[in-house]
Amino acid sequence: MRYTKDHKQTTHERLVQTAAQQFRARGSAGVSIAELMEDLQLTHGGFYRHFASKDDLYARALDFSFAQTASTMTQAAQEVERATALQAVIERYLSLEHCANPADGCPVAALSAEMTHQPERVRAAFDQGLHAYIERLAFLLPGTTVEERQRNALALFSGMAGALMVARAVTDGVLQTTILEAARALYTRVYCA
Amino acid sequence: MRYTKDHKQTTHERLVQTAAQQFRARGSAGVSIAELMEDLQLTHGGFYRHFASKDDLYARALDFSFAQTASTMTQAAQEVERATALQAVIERYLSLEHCANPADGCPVAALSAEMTHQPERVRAAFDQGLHAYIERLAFLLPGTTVEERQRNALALFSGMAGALMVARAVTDGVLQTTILEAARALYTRVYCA
DNA sequence: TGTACATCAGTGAACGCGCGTTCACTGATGTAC
DNA sequence: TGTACATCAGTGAACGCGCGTTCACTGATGTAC
Repeated sequence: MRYTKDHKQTTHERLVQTAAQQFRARGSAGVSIAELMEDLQLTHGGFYRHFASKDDLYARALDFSFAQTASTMTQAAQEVERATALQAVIERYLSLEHCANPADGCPVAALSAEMTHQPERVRAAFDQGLHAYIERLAFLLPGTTVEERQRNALALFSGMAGALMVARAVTDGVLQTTILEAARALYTRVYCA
Repeated sequence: MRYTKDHKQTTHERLVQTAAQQFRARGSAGVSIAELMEDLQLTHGGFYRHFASKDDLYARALDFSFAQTASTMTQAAQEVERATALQAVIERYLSLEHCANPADGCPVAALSAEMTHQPERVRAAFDQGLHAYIERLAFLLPGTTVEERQRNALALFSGMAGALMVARAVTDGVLQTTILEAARALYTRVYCA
């Protein structure tokens, strides 16, 4: 059957958003096309009217995830005064909420570990997404040049991603909180002095 | 055919060591029993004389990986004077060599991201391995109590794992070096003042 | 010391399963006249 | 305005493939007598 004018675009966007959640929650190997389509009340055959392959979808899902997380962090920064903006971002990033919801969280923490096993097309999307992510958030960091702020942003966000990832990995809730708090203390002390 | 007395133990150890390398290099989904056995010049059927399941092997491979990396880091600390021990460990951990060789490197950087998708048996091995790892390396960190040193070790090693993971994820060699250097500068400044 | 038997690490065919992808088909809507 | 046709998002059976796991079997060695 044929659908109204922008029906295809709507389906396309729903696919990217839902896939972006599933990839972050389960990793590439944990996402199946059939299951994804079923979640959108569709059958698996129609998938290829929207994407050339699973990798193609993964690449688009990475774009979405980076943009979504950058927006979330920018928003956290804007909700407070300028002087405490970075502190607010650190607290948001290393919050129990972010830890408990990888599906809507930072793709660096959730997916960068598996980039080494991905094909070129996916890795290119990650490279570009990370680059834009760091560029958008570097203004938060101290530094006298753009390059210095970006280097600081790389050190901070890779470090926070590591802490978030390890906190998610452990099964003991107490240890989880300890890791998040230790990292929060560290990065706040270093960058929000 | 039957083999000499300690033949089974030797095969068992070779399996754990080779699997530990392959899991760290490719992740759980990237390792196949048949391929692993072939690499040891064996056929896949014999695997189950040694392990109850692939997960069972994964758990043992995690044990091995944590112990191996803890030893590597301890050794790096012992090669220099006490005052510079932590600096040496940071430099070793964030070296281009460690970055280029995940197969022989830290399981936190390589595998903690996929722990959320693993069964209990595997996650328990990770929990225990991480705990022992942090206990063994906490002596390097500043702090007046054991707990404080362990919190510092958690913040440092999760942060370094994140930096190593992101450096491995990007395809641009220059950016890779930038990330490692920025993280090295950060953690050296904070903990080796 | 010599012989018969038990052991068990390793072999390789076979299993069921879920996966990504393909393809002939459907049928409501947009378009051309 | 009414009609015939083209379009194409979505359907669902089918494909080949690799996977983890099972199991009847092999045969060199250790052990019992």
